[in-house]
Parts: sequence; C-alpha cells; structure tokens
Amino acid sequence: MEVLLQIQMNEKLFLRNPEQTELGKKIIQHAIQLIHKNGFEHFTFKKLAEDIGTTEAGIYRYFENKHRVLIYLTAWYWSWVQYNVVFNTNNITDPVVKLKKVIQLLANTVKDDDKTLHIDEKLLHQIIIAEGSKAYLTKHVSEDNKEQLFKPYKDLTAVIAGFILECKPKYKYPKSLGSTIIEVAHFQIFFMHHLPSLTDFGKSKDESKVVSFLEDLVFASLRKSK
Amino acid sequence: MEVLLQIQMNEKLFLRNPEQTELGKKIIQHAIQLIHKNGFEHFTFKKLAEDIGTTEAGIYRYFENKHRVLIYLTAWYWSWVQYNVVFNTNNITDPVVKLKKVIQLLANTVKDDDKTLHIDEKLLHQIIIAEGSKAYLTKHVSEDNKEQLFKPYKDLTAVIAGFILECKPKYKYPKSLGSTIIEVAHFQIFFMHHLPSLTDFGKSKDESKVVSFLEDLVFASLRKSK
DNA sequence: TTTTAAATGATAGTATTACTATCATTTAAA
DNA sequence: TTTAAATGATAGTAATACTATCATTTAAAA
Repeated sequence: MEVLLQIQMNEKLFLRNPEQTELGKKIIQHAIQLIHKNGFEHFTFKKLAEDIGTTEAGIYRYFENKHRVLIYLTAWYWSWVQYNVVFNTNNITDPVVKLKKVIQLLANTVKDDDKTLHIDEKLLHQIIIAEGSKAYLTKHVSEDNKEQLFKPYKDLTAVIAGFILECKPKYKYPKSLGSTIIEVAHFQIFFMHHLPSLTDFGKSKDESKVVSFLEDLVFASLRKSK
Repeated sequence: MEVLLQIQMNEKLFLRNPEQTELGKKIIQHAIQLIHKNGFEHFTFKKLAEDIGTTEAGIYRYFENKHRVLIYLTAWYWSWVQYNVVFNTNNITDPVVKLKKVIQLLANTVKDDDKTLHIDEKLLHQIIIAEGSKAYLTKHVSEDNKEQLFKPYKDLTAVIAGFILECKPKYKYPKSLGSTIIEVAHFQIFFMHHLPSLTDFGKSKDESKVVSFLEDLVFASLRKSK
C-alpha cells in the first residue's frame, strides 16, 4: 500500500504555501539540510537560495523571514508527531501503554518517513531537539501565539495530557506533565550527546535510557497509590 | 553586616575581566538591561555601547561577541544560584528539605541581591528563563564545553544530584533528574506566562504552583516505596 | 614625580545579513 | 490563445558583526 501524507498547515505560517509548488518543496527540503548542517544562527536565505539554485527574493515570496521557516518546521514536526501518536495508539485501551508509546516516539531516533517525499524526518527530529525551543523563546512569542503558530505543539500536549488523565483522573498537572515529557525527552537527548555530565547516560549515548528515565519519572507520578 | 559577593569567573569567558573595571561592570549591568528589554536576538554591541556611552570597540575589548556575553551571564547566574543553594541548605540534614529549597530557589521570583552591586538578579533570572538555553543550543557547544564555559551549570546539577542520592541512594538517574529540575522550573515558568495552555497554572500565573508541580514530580520519583 | 604602560575614546572601514523593489521571462491555468 | 501567476535576475539599503588604527586619558611602576 502506498500512501502519501500531507499535513495541513496554518496559512499564517507562510506567505505562499510551500507544499504546493516544486520550489516551495525544495525550500523546505534544503532548509532542513542547511539548518541541520550549519545551525539556525548560520542559516541564511542567501545560502538557502544558492543551495537550491534560486535567488533570495524567491525565498522571501514563501517566508517572511528565517524565523518563520523555523516555526513552520516545528509546527510541521509536531503535527507529524501527533499523527504518529494517534496512529500508534489507535485501538490501544491501556493508557499506560499509550503513554509509553508517546515517550518512545519522542525520545527514539526517528527514521525517514516514506510517506512524505521532501521532508527528512530524521534530520528534522535532530533540528527540533537542538533548535526547536528557539521558535518560541522570543520577545514576540505572544503575538506569534495569537496567530496560532504553536497550535500543533499545544495540541500534542493536550493529547498527552488526555492519556495522563486516563491513567490517573485525579492527577493535578496533566498539561504540565505533558509539556514536561516533550521537553525533557529532547533536552536529555541533547545533553546526552553534548553535555553528558548533565545526564546519567553520557557514555552509552543510548536513547533507550532516556526512555527508561522518562518512564520512571512519569509513572512514579501517576501511580495509583497516592 | 555588609558583605559583598564576588564570583570568580572562568578566564576563558571574556577577553578582559569585566568585574575589574568600571567600564566592565557597566557592560554587564547594561547588557542585562538590554537583553531583558529587547531579547537576545535584538541585542547588539552597538546598542550596548550607545547605552553606556562608549563605543563598539570598547565592548569588543571585553567580550569576543554577544554570544560570549550570554554565556558569561548564564555562568554567573548558575554560580550565584549554587552559592544560594549551598548557603540556604547549610546545616540542614534532611535531604528532602534541601531539595525543596532547591526547587524554591529555582522557580520563585528572585529579588535583587544587595551583595552584588552592578547585577540585577531579578532581571537576570528572567533572562536565563527566556534566553539561557541559547547559550548551549549551538553548533559549537562541544568546543565551548571543552573550555569549561558551562561548568557552573554542571556543578549545580552535581550538587542537586547529590541531594537526590541522599534522598534515595539507589536512584538511577540523579544527574538527569537534577538537570530536569533546573530546566523544568524555567520552561514551566516561561510557558505559564507566554504559552499558558502548556501548563496547568496559566490563569493564576502563580509561581508557587510550579513549585508544587515540581515537588510532586520529584518526590514521587524518590519515594522509598520503590 | 616622572616614566611607562594599560585602558579608553574616536573614527574608519569591510563583509555579511536581512531585507525591499523592479522588471523581464517562463510556466501554467482560463 | 490570452492572461495571470510564478520565477529569475538584478539592484539597492540599512543594520549587523566585526577589525584596525591612532590619539588621549588614566593609573601603576620606577
């Protein structure tokens, strides 16, 4: 069975929808490669244009600025993760199993998804780990939030919060624990690779240990005992 | 009793020690104000120089670039937090009480410390929440780490990890839980103010609820039962 | 107290970044 | 086949992130 996955993106994320043209898809594809290679700070529309074989002006027709590209990529990523969470937890009734699945999807190495042709999810996952929080750590986060640019992140958090409440209906912090799972999964992986003494898995560089830590953390909080 | 606090900083953080001259102290003082006001992305040495009444070249004699200023400020901040942790937990034997103190110091509003004249800790705390992770989320994090630029952060994590092991000697993830406490304290406060639907304390904007969430999270993991 | 060096101020200059604008040309939809 | 939309090519500007030079002030050493 061959299916393609297309994620509907908020119109405010772009000036012209990059999914709808060849140039647009190239912009996304090469933006992922360049941000991954050089980091977001050294990513420029000039380099991107040269990489693709178009001009700066061409990129500016799709995105207002490079920060919007980052927001677009993070929004896309969180939508894709939510799709995977929903897909992988479908027909599972046990909320503990569902939460474990979520933790695995967040913390494990991603492999490129063949259902999206121009997006390399493995690279994108690494970008989100290292650059994702820069999307909202700005002075204009509230304006961006009013335009619903972070909706996919908030939706995913809500899904996870739902699973948490299924586990323990009286738990008082489902949303905070949801966003904590997402954030901790990512920065523990980052620390493991780059600042290993901030973790207990520095030497092994084994993502499954981040999964174990998170499971320990989450299910201790959700035990019925208390 | 009037005492002044001076924190010994790693020589590699700067070109010329800003603590040792009037101009240097002004650079730190006004950098904090400007980053707080405009955000790190819009903070430039030109604006800083104008603010102080000196020239760009003057700033470059103290710091290689603006990223080093951010690293300096975060290093200073973590050293100061560790001083406060050590001071406030001195003579306390119960590790649970010590950990609670740590959580409060990390998550509560900071008031300006009179023992440091040119640094406004309240502003600095807010800067670290919103900009702190940009200090290490770079492509050159490993080189910076080799120069020990993140040592204060790692030291603080180690102190917290020590308290965690005092609580539960067999706990498997003391360092990861330590860095998690630090990070979660900060981004939950950020979310509470700017992306409230990612938390359970959006409406109240009450930092003590972040403290409650963190205590719940941490002490569930450290209960003797398991 | 003078000499010397260190720190600062003033100015200039460069390459890159982050855009905006214009117009010709190609491509695709009506 | 007309018309419009998308792209390419080029130019230009203000701001940013530096580096370099030299004169002047300030402070430490002789």
